[in-house]
Amino acid sequence: MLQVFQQIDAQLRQAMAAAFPEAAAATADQGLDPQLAAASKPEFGDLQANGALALAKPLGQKPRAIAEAIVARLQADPAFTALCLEPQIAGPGFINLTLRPERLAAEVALRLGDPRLGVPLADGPRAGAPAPVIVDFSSPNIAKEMHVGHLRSTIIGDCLARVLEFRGHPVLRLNHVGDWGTQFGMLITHLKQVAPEALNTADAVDLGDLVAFYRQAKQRFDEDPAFQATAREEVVKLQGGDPVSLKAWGLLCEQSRRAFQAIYDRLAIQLSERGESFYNPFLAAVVDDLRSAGLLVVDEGAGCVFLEGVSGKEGKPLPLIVQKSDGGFNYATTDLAAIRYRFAPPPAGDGAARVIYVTDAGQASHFAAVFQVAERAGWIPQGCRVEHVPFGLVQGEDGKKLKTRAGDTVRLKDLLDEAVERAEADLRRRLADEGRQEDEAFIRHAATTVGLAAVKYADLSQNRTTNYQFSFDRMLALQGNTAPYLLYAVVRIAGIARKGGDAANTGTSDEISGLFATKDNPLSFSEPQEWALVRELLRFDAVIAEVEQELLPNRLCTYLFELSQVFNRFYDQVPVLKAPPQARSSRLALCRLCADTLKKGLELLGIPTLERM
RNA sequence: GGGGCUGUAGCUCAGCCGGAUAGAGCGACGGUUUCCUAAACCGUAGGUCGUGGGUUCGAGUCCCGCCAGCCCCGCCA
Repeated sequence: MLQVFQQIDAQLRQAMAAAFPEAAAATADQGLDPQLAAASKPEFGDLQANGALALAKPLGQKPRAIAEAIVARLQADPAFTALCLEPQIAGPGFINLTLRPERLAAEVALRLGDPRLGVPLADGPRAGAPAPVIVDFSSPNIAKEMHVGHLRSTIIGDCLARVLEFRGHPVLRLNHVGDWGTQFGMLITHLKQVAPEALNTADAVDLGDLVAFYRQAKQRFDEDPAFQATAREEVVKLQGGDPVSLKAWGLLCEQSRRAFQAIYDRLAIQLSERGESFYNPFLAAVVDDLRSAGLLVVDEGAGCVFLEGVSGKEGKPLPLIVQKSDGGFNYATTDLAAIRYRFAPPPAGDGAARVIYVTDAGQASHFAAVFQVAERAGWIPQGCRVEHVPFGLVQGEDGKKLKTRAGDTVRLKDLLDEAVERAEADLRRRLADEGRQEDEAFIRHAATTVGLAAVKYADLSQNRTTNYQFSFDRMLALQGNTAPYLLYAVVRIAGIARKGGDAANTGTSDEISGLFATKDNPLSFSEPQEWALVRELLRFDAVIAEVEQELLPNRLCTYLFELSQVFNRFYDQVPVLKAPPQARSSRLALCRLCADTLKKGLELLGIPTLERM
């Protein structure tokens, strides 16, 4: 309905300009803003224009009189009256608009069988190959297992990438794994002493042991200055390309990579690994560039760029350290090299138009600093965007950081296992209660789908920026704003299709549309529950556009939940298969579009659906 | 000390460019099944939107102060 919205917005602007030419001229090129928005309540119609209220003061007229003048112009516009019923002026001067029912039905017909469900492709670039959008997410560390801390970045990043792809952007999904830097110096130094075989033989120790070694190495690094010095030397060797260090490093990465991939496969997440090490060849050039740009200052032996507008203690500007006093580089250098590379035109870079970082909110000031330096260094081309998409911490139900009973970090694998186990236990209980018989393959498939969907949905449905309280009980709840509730709505529609709504099968857009409605026999709706569903279905394109702009997946979740609610009300109160023929085909059409919309929406969240559950 | 985020119903949370009587879900209480999966639907109760000012026709939303919680702040990422 975005298109209809834009048409009405233009008509309103025209009407306002005609009614108040002097005021419109005074706004220069923008014209008067009708402040068109979705109606805040169903009884106000479909859309409301609040612009008359804002004009009252500058025009020195009563807002209702202004609204009346605008409405008079609108009613004289045949293009407008073809779309809307007579506008109603309400309250202090709101203009309430109701779309003509036949227009709504026609919009539904347009979407039947349309694989894009009315969502337009993003505007193409002016010329040449479209510039990619980079989504940087997940980013676990080599030699560590993925844990609950990687959950949100992975799920949110994947969802945003899916939405951007659906809108037609070429998306580069990059896994900026921690495969470089001090941590490797620590680990390799430690392994040389305690498990040298791990450094030249693949899989000599298993991943769990490696994690333990890492922990020991970290502890020694913090406590033992001699070890610290050796570890730092090891980093320099590695970054300098020492073959022994490189070999060890390669083995460790390969082992971790396989473990990560198992998780990504399970969650159906596509991701290209391009770790920190990729940018190693560019680090020196980054510092050189900063030096020649006059941004580099050596302070206490470290290469720094002092930040503008950020002062630390005693009002002294805060530095971003890009070269350590031992000559080594750090993560800020790597992040700068990544920005420089990503925006640089091919073949020396990715030529990105927009770079999105999905990391926890704790890194906000780090990214602000890095972005500022990149900007001042001239690495972000005109018209390009670099954004940090922050998210809050995952907390336990006690409001503290999520831990296992033993107090350890929760491994992502264990978390997913538990969600699936709980979903399976739940399903088996239900089958027993209802006396249903299902084979093992069905049970396992349904439980896996529901369990993983619950984990993803619970995370995505929350506003990213706040901390997120993790609860298996809540996310697997069968009612409320949960994955099972949405999946069930899809299952209900699939049930209708199985029992006689055979028109809901595949076909081209025109064929499908023709099954439900023809010129002689258009879609027709009578019940309020049908109209509510129609209106909800037609919001999909606007919601997608909003998620693309705001990068807030919870907006899509809220929409899908509301759509499911409206559908369930419809399903409960309006018969479909037992309806008289004409109503039946229109209702089947609604079911079809509703299923397609829910499936597409869930797909964009990274959640597959079920036919039965 | 500086910076960021958060504060909305008993609990978990929505709330879009500032719009009409602040919304869900859970939990509580009460109803609904000869009918497409009741994993559903309908109803009731529940709010000084942390707090004090300001901006304006209008503020949960914007600005300033204060309080509380969490996070970040030179060679870890």
